[in-house]
Amino acid sequence: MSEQYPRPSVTVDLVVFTVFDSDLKVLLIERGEEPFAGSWALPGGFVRVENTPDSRGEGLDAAAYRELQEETGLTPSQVHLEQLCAFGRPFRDPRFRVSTIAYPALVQPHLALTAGTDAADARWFSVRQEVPEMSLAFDHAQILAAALSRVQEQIEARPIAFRLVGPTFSKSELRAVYETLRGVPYDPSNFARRFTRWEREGMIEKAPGKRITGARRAQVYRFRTA
Amino acid sequence: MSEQYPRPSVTVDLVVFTVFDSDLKVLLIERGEEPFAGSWALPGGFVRVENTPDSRGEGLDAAAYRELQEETGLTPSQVHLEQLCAFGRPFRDPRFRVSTIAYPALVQPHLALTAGTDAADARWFSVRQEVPEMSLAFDHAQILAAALSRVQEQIEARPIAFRLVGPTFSKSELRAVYETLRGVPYDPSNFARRFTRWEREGMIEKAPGKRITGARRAQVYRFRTA
DNA sequence: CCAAAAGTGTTCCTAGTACACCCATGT
DNA sequence: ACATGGGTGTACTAGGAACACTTTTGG
Repeated sequence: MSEQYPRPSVTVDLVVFTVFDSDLKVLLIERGEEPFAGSWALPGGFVRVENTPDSRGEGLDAAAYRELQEETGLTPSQVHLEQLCAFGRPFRDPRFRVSTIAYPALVQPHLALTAGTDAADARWFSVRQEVPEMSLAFDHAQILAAALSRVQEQIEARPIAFRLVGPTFSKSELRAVYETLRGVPYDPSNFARRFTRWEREGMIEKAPGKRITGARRAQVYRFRTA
Repeated sequence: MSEQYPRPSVTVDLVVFTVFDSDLKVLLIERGEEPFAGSWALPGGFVRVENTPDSRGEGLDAAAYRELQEETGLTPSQVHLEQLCAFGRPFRDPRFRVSTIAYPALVQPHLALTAGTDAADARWFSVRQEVPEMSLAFDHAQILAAALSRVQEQIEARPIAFRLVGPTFSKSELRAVYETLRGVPYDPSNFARRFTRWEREGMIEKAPGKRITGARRAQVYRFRTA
């Protein structure tokens, strides 16, 4: 019967992005065990499976949120996870057959600073400066690349940028996020027009206070939760 | 060790769409065994996994193509598969823990007619007329809905419509595909402008022959493979 | 006064939308 | 002749790209 077929292990891997120091960062964990001991890898782990009559273990999303919390301390209310896709090359893990489900995530910079220091073996790496020089464990370089593409597409199509800025932000701060994530410059004027439209549409509203960045004070805004 | 954790079974499920009779169809298979014996389900099956030193079985994409061929006779050169995402609710299969990877696919109508009749228990169903009245096996209704959304997004963003028409087609035939897939009418004039742009950009070229649909003969086109 | 950053205005172009209209053909 | 479907033209609008310009502030 089908129950008797050999089964693959299934893991979830998190591609946790943030932006600080005007730079796109991804959270990596130094592996302590073989395989790839000493290499850096995406945070993640095995999906808990049971096959008892009353429990089957956790769903995929639940596993992703659990791993996120275990490895970064970030809670589901702080970070939104959305599945990217599955990776299942037979030899992607040298030990045995492991398929993994990738979950890109965006965390706000003020949460990121604590997240990266929670675990001693976790660190933020510059996606463009550092990661290309590294040799990530497993096929994690490929997963990271796929996750980045997905997020780059989505930020133009859906209001997800607010997950990469603090509670309030100026026009230029939000623009900087777009520029950092996409890796291309945005015309300040044209970005301001989009920004104004978002405000007109009720996605963004003025927040009290001004941002003092050096010269002229910038108006501060926040996203509307409603 | 991690190798000893209970593992989920992993399957691939295919959401094979086509368009004929001006109607969007999906291929379903009547289940012969429990669970859901007698119900209709998406074609699919277990990913073959081995854990011998020299073989690990097949990759996810390979499994999807194999199932496609087994259940419809369609070959990888005829149909393009692209992974959607994984579904892994713990109790989505009443027997035991099964996670599945969904693969939407588009097949050209002239290939669809043979595919649906290859297996006695396979049939094309109208996505909008018939499927909503049916109770699909497992969470296949949800998978189908997700696949449809994905394809509807993609057809506006990428040139994938040619996978739903025959080797040659008229403007209105292609427009009918868009209308059928999206479920909304397209202005013939505006669609013609997009069509002309595609021709200018080299995506489409004139093909010899005319289509005789009743009144005036329509120019016939084909997609450029280059 | 000048540099730097915030913010405004203008022009051009592409593409989507709505709608009016002409053309060729079989019945 | 006329209904039918193929095909063309026009006016309007939203929004992206490029770029010049003004305003506010600190040094």
